[in-house]
Amino acid sequence: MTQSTTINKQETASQTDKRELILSAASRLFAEKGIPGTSMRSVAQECNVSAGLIYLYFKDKNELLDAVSTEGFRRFHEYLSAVDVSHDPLHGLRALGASYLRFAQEHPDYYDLMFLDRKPMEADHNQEAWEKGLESHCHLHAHVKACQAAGCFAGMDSTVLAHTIWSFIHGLASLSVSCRLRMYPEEQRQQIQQQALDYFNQMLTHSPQTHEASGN
Amino acid sequence: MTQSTTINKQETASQTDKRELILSAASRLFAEKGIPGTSMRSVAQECNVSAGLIYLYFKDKNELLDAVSTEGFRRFHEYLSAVDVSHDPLHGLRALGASYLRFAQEHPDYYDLMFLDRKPMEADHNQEAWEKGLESHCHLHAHVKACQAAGCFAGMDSTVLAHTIWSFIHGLASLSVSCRLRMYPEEQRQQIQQQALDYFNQMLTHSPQTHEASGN
DNA sequence: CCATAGCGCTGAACACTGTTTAGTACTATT
DNA sequence: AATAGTACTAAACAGTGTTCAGCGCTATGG
Repeated sequence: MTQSTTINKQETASQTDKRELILSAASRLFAEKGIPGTSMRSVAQECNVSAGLIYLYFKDKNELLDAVSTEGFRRFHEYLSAVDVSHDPLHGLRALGASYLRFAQEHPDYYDLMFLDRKPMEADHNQEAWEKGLESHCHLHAHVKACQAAGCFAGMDSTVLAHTIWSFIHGLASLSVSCRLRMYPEEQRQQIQQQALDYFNQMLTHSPQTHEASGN
Repeated sequence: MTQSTTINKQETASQTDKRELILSAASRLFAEKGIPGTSMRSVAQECNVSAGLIYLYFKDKNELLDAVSTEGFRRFHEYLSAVDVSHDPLHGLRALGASYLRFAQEHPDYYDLMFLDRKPMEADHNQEAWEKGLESHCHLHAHVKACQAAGCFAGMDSTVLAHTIWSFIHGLASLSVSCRLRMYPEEQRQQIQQQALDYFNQMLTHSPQTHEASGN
């Protein structure tokens, strides 16, 4: 009460971005404790705020998760757009795949939220996160078309081709993220994945349609 | 109190398989309401039993989920072993992939539990479910070796090859199960998946190593 | 200068969740 | 008939997501 006016100058400064304060705390906690291990109360406590406040900035937990997911897609996009793709289209495609896989392994919780978790996508909300995901998907699709423009994969449907590639890389990534590689000795897992990726790239590269226009 | 002894004759008949009664109710509810939408109390209510009773047959919810998952693997194994694989190895391999995908789409909740959900696999429990999964994996691995014995994929590491195939099929299946195909119009999704599967099979079949022993 | 309205925020509550445990009703054994 | 053991339940505990009456405070306006 005595010095309320002086303190408020600082508080009002962080008032506008309190949403981001909650969001960053949530991101941190989700990465640390996982999705089910992070409660609304723990997020609130992390930024010295009451639990009810979160609901002034996010409709419910799903919307908070969606916002975290959107942040994940932002970082994901950084990984993909950092790949130099201009030089050699086929090499660029391989590099995109490697970068995709690297993101999944370095941010398994984001990946879970973005591509694995079944909850957030159920309803029609999550528009923002989904658009970010669509953006990433277009990134791949566009590059597949670029490969075709350079003479590769002639006669192929670019949508089908992009989906084939995405499915494989996502399969590789998600089996790793969801810990489904227990049948391989731990020290071999990374190598097996790398070899599988190499083999897929090889199949893709040496496919009959890749370098010559034969059509189907 | 009046007719307790007469009724008990019926009750004792279902006493021994009360575990299975709970398990089947849980399977039914998980398939209907999904994993997070099914509570222990709702499972208990489904078979007219108190919630505490479940904990006499299952250590906790994870163990109940593991048991449901094991049931899923049992059904999964049925799908795979129904495939006629003896005639043509390569055709058998394609048929296995198609059957795998069919299971995932007909039992998305089982598939989620078995291959997507991140929780059940974390600890060292879930031995039974994992062994069932291993069994299925061996099924694929063994058939890849059978293909090699028939002259296909010469010089390839069978483990890497099996993982490549599994990753692709799992990617295809999981993107579908986890509803990540929103960017495609609903009426095209099935077709795009089928075409991607066809293209992958084609790549696999027409790969340089498939029919001749060239090594690497 | 006091009253009013609005904003940001909290504390407590509600209805749920998984889980534990004291205790009940009943059966079988001695 | 007393005892031990089994099958089970009701109630409680701690935690969850979520809601809401009401708090202190600021700013506006009479």
